[in-house]
Amino acid sequence: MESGAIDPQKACAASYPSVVCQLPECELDLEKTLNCGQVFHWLPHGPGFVGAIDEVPVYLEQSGRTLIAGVDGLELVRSYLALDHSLPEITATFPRDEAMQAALKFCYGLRIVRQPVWECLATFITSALKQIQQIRAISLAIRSRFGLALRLESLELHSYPRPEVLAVVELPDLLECKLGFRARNLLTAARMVADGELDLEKLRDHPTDQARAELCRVPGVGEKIANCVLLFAYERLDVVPIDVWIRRGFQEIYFPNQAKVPAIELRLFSETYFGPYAGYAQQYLFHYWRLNYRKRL
DNA sequence: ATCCAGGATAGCG
DNA sequence: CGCTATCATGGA
Repeated sequence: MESGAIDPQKACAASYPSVVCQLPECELDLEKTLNCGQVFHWLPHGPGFVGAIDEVPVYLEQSGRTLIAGVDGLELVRSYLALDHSLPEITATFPRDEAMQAALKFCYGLRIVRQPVWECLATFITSALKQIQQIRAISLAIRSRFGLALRLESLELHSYPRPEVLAVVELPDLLECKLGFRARNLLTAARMVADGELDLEKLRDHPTDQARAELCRVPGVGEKIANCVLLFAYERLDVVPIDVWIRRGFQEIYFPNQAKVPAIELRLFSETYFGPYAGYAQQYLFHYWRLNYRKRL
C-alpha cells in the first residue's frame, strides 16, 4: 500500500486535493463499509462519498483496487477505514454454515471502522428504536445545527458537535432535530462527558466488561448500544450487538422452530459460536439480512 | 390505519 | 428473576 502521485483524472470532477492508495487485493468495499449501519453521516457525492472524519472534511472514492482520498494525508483515512485489519485472516475464522458464508460472499470488503468515540456513543444513543434512514437524518440535523462548519472545496460539511457544545444546548432546540424521547439522554450524556464524570478516553484501557459497565451508566445506554460503541469505536472486534435484525436472524437460522429464545441464550450463543471476530461476523450477517430479508435468502 | 424501527427502563408479579 | 407498558417520530 502506498500513497503515491495524484491522479487528476480519477480524483473526481471537483479536483479535491487527493492522495491515492492502491489496495493489495479487493479487500475494501467502501460503499458497504459506509452504508452498513455502523456510521450514519456519509453522503453520496458523484462517484464517491463526502463526510467528516472527526473534524476533518474528507472525500472518498473507490475505483476497483484504487482508493482516492480527498484529504491531506492518507494516515487518517487508513486508520478510520481500518485498512490494517487483515480481512483474509478475520473472515477465515467465521463459521462455515450456509447463512454465514452467504453473508460473507455478499459483504466481503466491509470493514469495521475506527469511529471517534463520542460521536459513536452520541449517535447510537439517538438510534434507539429508529430506522437507519431516520438515524441518518437525526445525525445530519444535529451536525448541521450544532457542529463545526467544515469546507471541502465548494462543499460545506459539519462535524459532530463536541460534548461541551451539546452540554449547553437547550432541550427544545435539540428536539427540533426530531430526536423525540432520546433528546434528554443525549443531553445528559454530553454533560457527563463534558464534566469529566465519564472519561471516554480512559475506557480504551479498560477490559471490555468494565468498559461496557461504564458506558451503561449513561441514561439511554443499555447492553446493545454499549456493545455498538465497543465494536465500532473501541475496536472490540469480538463484541456482538444484538438488535431486532440479529435477534430475528439468529432465531430463524440457528434456533429454528424454537419459540422465543431468551436474550441470555442468544448472548451466550453469539459469544461462543462466531469466534474471535464475532463482531465482524455479526456485522456481515446484519447487513446481509437487512438488505435481503424480503427476498428470503 | 396499524405496525415497526440497530432499545432502555420503571414498575409489576 | 422475567414480563410489560411506555417513551417520540416517521416509514412501510
